[in-house]
Amino acid sequence: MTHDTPQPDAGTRERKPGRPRSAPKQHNGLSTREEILRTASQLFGEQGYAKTTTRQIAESVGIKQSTMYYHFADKRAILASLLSSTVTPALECAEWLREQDLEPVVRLCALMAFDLETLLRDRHNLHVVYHLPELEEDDFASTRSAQTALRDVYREFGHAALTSLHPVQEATELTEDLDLLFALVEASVSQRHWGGEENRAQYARSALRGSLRLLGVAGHVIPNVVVRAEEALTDYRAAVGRHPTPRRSRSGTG
Amino acid sequence: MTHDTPQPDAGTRERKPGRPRSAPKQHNGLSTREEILRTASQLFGEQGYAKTTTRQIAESVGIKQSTMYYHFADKRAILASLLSSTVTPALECAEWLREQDLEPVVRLCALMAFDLETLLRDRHNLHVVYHLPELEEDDFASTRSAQTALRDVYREFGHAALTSLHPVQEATELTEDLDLLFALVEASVSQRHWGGEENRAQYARSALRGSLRLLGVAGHVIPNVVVRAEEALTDYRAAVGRHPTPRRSRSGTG
DNA sequence: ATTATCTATAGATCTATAGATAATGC
DNA sequence: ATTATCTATAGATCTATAGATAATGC
Repeated sequence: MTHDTPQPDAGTRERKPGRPRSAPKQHNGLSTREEILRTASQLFGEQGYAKTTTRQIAESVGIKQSTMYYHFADKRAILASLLSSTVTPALECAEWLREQDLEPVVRLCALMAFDLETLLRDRHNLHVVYHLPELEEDDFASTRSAQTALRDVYREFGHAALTSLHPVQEATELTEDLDLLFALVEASVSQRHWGGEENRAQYARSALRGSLRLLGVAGHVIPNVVVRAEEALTDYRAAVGRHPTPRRSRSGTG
Repeated sequence: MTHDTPQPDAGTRERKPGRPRSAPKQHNGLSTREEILRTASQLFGEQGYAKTTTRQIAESVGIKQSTMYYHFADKRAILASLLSSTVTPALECAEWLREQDLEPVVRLCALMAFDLETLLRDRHNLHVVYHLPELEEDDFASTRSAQTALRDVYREFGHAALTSLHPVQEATELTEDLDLLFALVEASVSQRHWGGEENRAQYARSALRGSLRLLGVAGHVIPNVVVRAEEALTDYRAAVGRHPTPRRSRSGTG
């Protein structure tokens, strides 16, 4: 082995135990497990779950195919892990929001904003996976029920918002179309078909505005609601201690 | 009607040439090619494209795996055929609508109604395929461009509708969120996660109403617009000679 | 000793092709 | 002769396991 290429980054940090990779690791602060998840997320999104092979994931990470099985029981365990990492945060955020003293519309709007951000963030196109049929199977029952729970929260928050905004009869009418909100958020998933990153952020804003309009919020009030929702989210992130992290460290996945 | 005869249906029709299937064919009026398409549509929708094997499709149809290659060059040719059969009709409908003397909102609404109906009809969950990553590849370039073309028609019709409904400034504002309409239609795809058939039809109605609300159509006018759109569609179907056909077989141009 | 990786491979697919076969129709 | 199917199979995967190996840490 030739040592003339200097180790890129690992200087400060002690080497960890374990046989070294044959392809020297780009030390990017991620554990191998996290690297696998990140890469798999991207590949599943780009190619679909079934079409993505364990070898592809491994090679992108820079390990051998079999090494993945040291970190995950099998291929679906990777998918399961990824999925729970998108839905669970939204549910946690929802719980927090529920306890805050917020106007119902703002609460709902904040949840949607959070959800959209999660979906459109760097876990690239994992969203596609959302639609993935393999989710029907039993292994993913927990993921699935979490997803259902989230939709129920949308309904609950949405219903509260409508009740607070409109007289009973009109609120009831609008309730029928409440699932459209969830649909708009989920549809963010498809946006990658239409363009690049910036396009998505724009979609997120559109979806928020549109959702509020669907709730019957008057046009001139909408910006205000959005702003207050963003404030609530800022509070949430402060409370949880997790910052938005616009684009911290790049991954050198080639 | 109750049949006590073992041969279900094939009595009246002359047998066609070709070696008979080992599993006797349920004579349902579909050509083998159509049977393959229908079955593949269902399986792709349920399991995804990559996960569905040619053997599964064949066995569901009642032929041997290799026989499929008599009807289609390869597996992706099946997918390509299915996709073009969902987008193409919508584009044709759009062309027809464009030439009609219709109020812009009605025209747009009619297109959406048609599209929703196609997506939610018996080609079960093919919609999932819509999101499928394999579509990125070159073989599907034509399908992809058709999809883009359809979205552009949405934008065009949507823009016309907004211009006809609102003063310039407001119309411009609403234009930004125009892609939400397409998103709502595409999201119909995900509805299968939430429930059965009836649920979907309800979603279609919701999506229509919601879209009109997003366009800034006053609530009390919405039912009227929907009705006129439906009328336009009825005219279209009469013109093309294709009826809604709740669950009939279509003319097979194999 | 423990951790994380590697090499090698069994076993299980799955796609697509080659060539035989059984009908109808001329 | 033509059509549509069948049988058989090559070749190309892909997942997951077994067991060796190279680091660190005690």
